[in-house]
Amino acid sequence: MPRDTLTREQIVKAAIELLDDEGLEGLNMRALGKRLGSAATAVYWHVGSKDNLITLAGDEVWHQIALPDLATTDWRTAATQMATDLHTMLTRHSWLVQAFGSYMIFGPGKARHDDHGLAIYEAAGFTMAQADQAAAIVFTFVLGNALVPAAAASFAKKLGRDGGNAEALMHESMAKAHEIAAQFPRLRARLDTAVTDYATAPDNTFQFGLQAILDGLEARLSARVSGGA
Amino acid sequence: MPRDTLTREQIVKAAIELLDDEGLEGLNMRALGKRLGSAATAVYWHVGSKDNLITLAGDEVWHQIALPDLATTDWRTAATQMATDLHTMLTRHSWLVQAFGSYMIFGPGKARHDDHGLAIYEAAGFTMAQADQAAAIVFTFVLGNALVPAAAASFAKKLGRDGGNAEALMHESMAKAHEIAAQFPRLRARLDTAVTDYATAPDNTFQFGLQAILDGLEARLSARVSGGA
DNA sequence: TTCATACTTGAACGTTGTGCAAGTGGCCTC
DNA sequence: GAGGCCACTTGCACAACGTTCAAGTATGAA
Repeated sequence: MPRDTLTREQIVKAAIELLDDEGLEGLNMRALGKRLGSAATAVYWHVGSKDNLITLAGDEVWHQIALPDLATTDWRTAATQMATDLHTMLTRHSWLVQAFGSYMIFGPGKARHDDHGLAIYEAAGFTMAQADQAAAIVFTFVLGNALVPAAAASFAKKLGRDGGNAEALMHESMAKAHEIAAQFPRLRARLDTAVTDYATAPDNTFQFGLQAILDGLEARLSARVSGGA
Repeated sequence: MPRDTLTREQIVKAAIELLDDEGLEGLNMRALGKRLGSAATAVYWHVGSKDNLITLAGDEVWHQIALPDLATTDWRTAATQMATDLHTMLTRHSWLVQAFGSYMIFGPGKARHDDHGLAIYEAAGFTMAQADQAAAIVFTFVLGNALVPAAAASFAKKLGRDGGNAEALMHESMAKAHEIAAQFPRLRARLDTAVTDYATAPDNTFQFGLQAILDGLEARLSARVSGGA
């Protein structure tokens, strides 16, 4: 067998593919080894541990997010674009939000992203401390928004792995949730409309919330900048 | 041995304690059995599976959140209070945010909480669809805000479990993160101030962001209510 | 040709969630 | 009070997982 069949980039790429296909709990070293055509243990020489591999995979995703050019884009548009890009990225790789809670995901990719986020709010005229807060608020909002669909996707995958019939199990879970919600007046009232609303425009709430947040930040921060206290 | 030594409530209570002490990855059925003074497998008769146990534990936490009285509290205060309560709860039980990404956590406790959330925004005069969006936006913001410290806590616990010397490992990780951040101008600039800022008032950003969001929601939603389109 | 180095491999260990058959004790019925 | 049913408990076992380790194997350098 020739040398250098396995590289770190190759492994990370395969890991991301596997994570996208099977979810966070579907990634295990033996499956990854099979996908790479090598022994499971060969991976360890290149990445050290599963934890580290996930950190690397997560950071690679952050690396792929485009950064808006602040010379040609006003800050509000840039902020919207960056938040939206991150949101779609986290939605596409739904394992990343989950991993964010259990692994320490911070590397060059995320640092690059964070840095540009700060740049946007500084370009808007905010002080460093204000930019810091603004970036943190928008980031956590995106994170939280991605967490709910990620949970749903993860749950659906789990059902698919356990028994054969994922559809039936999912239907059963939905029915149980429906039954619980029906005992509360406001939840019961929206049981019918919620599904169709979401189907019509899933990203509506995210965009609406994001703009509302930027509105609020703009008003509050500029008030502090110009006025006192 | 007497009958009924073990009850579902007892198990859930012990599980929450164990989760608070050891984190999400520290919860395993054998440790739980030991804490309860029974065999690990005895738990299965009462809760079915680990997944279900975590769902029950999570919902129990939601049950413990107080709901503001809308007859004596204006909506804005009520919204702030509920969001803040949820935030402190998620911070206290940091495993819950992580579990939220991997398990389907929805039961009577969360339903009760969700329902009251909708009530707040309907009391503010929003339509049902608007209240829906507002509640979702605030909820996801709280969720995202809790996720970052949860990740940090989980990471610290993991270091403590692996090797003996958690302090040294943590210091090493911080140094590595520091080194990466130093390569980006804005991150480098705030490396020194960030820690002291956070130490001074950790909840500042959360409260500030929450109020900014409520500002934005209020402005945007009331504009839609009174004006057109 | 020889050797060291970089990389790979399969066997193995400890931990985990969980199924299963065999218990065990309290309560009901006669 | 005797017997039996049933709720509940237990220990054993298995498969899947992350990871370690000693033993390989191919490749470039000498």
